[in-house]
Amino acid sequence: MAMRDFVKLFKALSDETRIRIMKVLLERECCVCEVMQALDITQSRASRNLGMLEDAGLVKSRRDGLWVVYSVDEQTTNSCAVPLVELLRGSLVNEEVILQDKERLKHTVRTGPNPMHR
Amino acid sequence: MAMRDFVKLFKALSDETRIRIMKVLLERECCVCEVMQALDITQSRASRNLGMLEDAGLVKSRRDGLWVVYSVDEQTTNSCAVPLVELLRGSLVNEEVILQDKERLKHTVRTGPNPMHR
DNA sequence: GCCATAAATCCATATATTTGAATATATGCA
DNA sequence: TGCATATATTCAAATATATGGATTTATGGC
Repeated sequence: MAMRDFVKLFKALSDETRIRIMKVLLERECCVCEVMQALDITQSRASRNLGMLEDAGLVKSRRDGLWVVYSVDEQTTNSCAVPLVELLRGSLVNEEVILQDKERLKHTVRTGPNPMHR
Repeated sequence: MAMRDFVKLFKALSDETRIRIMKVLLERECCVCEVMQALDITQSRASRNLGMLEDAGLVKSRRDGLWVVYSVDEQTTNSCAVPLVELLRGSLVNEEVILQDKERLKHTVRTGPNPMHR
């Protein structure tokens, strides 16, 4: 693994939003609109940060009809990613933000970016 | 461990200069002027980045006369740091920059920031 | 094809990070 | 005490990052 990818991997996890997303995806796979609901963030923010995590090899995605479903990539070719995901799994267990995100995650619905207008 | 420290830890390792410093310190402890010689960087750059690694709990320092000697903190209280150091130890083994730094490290001398003027 | 929906991308802006050069601080020695 | 050396810090500038809002792209149902 090259320096560039190594740096990219750590940059991906050096942002609170992306760590929160990872922790949510470690609970279960989510589409973009579920991530935005769980974290209470905008659609572009959710999409962009999910894209960065995917680019770093931490997350994978598949289409499911209208939705794009993201999940932690357990079979990533990025060997360094595996121990980092494990570290993340055991970390921040009692962190308030994370607990809130998990709570909101329970009540998310697979609807679009703006549930108010429906 | 709180979110803030967790982010700080990953930020510390999401920079090529600091990764190079860590790899050099995994070879042996170094004073600031040895780090600048090994990496071929300026004094303030070496000092600042060493400080950030120390602040993140990855590195510790002690004074030795005129010099301040930095080394990987194997007994860090920062529990997350341990697996990251281990990951780092096994990574980037054949990376060209790292090999060059190690080579220069062999020929460093414990002299000040500007050997030209002596 | 047309329309609605979900996600990705673009754009402008605010903020953070990294850096070299200069300066300040700390230590040891004569 | 005075001076030289090693490191830390300050400062200004360049670059990178993160974000919301608007727009574009992709998919599915009619």
